[in-house]
Amino acid sequence: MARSPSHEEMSSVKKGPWTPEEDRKLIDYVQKHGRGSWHRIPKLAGLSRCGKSCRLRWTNYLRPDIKRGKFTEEEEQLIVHLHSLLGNKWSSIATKLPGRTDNEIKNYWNTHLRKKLMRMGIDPVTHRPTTDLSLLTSISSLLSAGSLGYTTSHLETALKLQAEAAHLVQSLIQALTSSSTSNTDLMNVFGSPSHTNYKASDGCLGGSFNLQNSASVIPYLNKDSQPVPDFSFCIDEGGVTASRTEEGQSTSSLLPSKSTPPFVSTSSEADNVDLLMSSESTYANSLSFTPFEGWENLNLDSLINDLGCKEIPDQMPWPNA
DNA sequence: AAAACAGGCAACCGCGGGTTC
DNA sequence: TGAACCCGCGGTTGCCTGTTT
Repeated sequence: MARSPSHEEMSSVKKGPWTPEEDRKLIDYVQKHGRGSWHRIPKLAGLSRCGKSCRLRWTNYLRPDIKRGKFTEEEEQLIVHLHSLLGNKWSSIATKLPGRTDNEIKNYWNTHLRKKLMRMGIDPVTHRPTTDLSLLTSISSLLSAGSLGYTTSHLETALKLQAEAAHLVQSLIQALTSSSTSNTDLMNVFGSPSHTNYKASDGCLGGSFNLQNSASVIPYLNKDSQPVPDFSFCIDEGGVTASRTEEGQSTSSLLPSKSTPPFVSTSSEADNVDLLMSSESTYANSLSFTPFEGWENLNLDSLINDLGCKEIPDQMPWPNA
């Protein structure tokens, strides 16, 4: 039940920044007597503060186990992930970051992480892409066509369909990221350090895109995000070009662009953070986003084969997750 | 050099839930 | 039973500092 501050509280309490002397008094008192009742601490400790202010000062600043300094990558990942599940439950989030206070996490979210997500085209409230997904509805036919196992005579069609898909993924990724965004950032946003969550089963699409490359060339990358020589998709004003280069000679096919990819979330709300953080359900594998789900049927390796490659590098295809 | 602006963060405020009397 | 008390949470404010004009 809400309670208005008493007249005494209103008239005598000091507000504003704490002085070192006040800090010392509060620390001395708590160290000698423990926390006890915050309501009584100001009087007993000789402070002209309300109990609430003392509690806040202690829990957010003076507590001995407070961790100072910049948030680590791991902490950032965890905050984003937990926020996607819990929303603005800062105290709950703080319980999973030892030494960090809810206030600190809240401030960090509001000043850094929220803006970072927005720059990447992610709605910081819903953790969904802000891209107009209504445009992304007619890809299923594209995908199914891409998974039918085209014969050589169907190469051009398959090439068009799948490179078109690549184009659309590229567009999507560009919507999700700024030019300064790294693969890691994207993975963080999607909640998992594992690229298996958004790779195509044959290893070409998904987390392997070089997101730091804001140009419209999509390299063909292996699971270690290393570009595989000779293969790329190039997006320019004229459309999509799938290319293979061998011994200085380039084989290319110019493709039109028109379709749309699916961008699927299988998000499910977690009941509580402990379940999510349990060993049986680590935050890595409790990932709620599988944004490239549905792309798994794409078989760009066979496409590359069709372009004339006889030897796919050892790293490919990726092992199944 | 100084004013204006922007970002970061500590602290405050109002509210709601739980407990006590 | 309900008023008073206490605590904690999330949202907001305002100060401080660094940067830009």
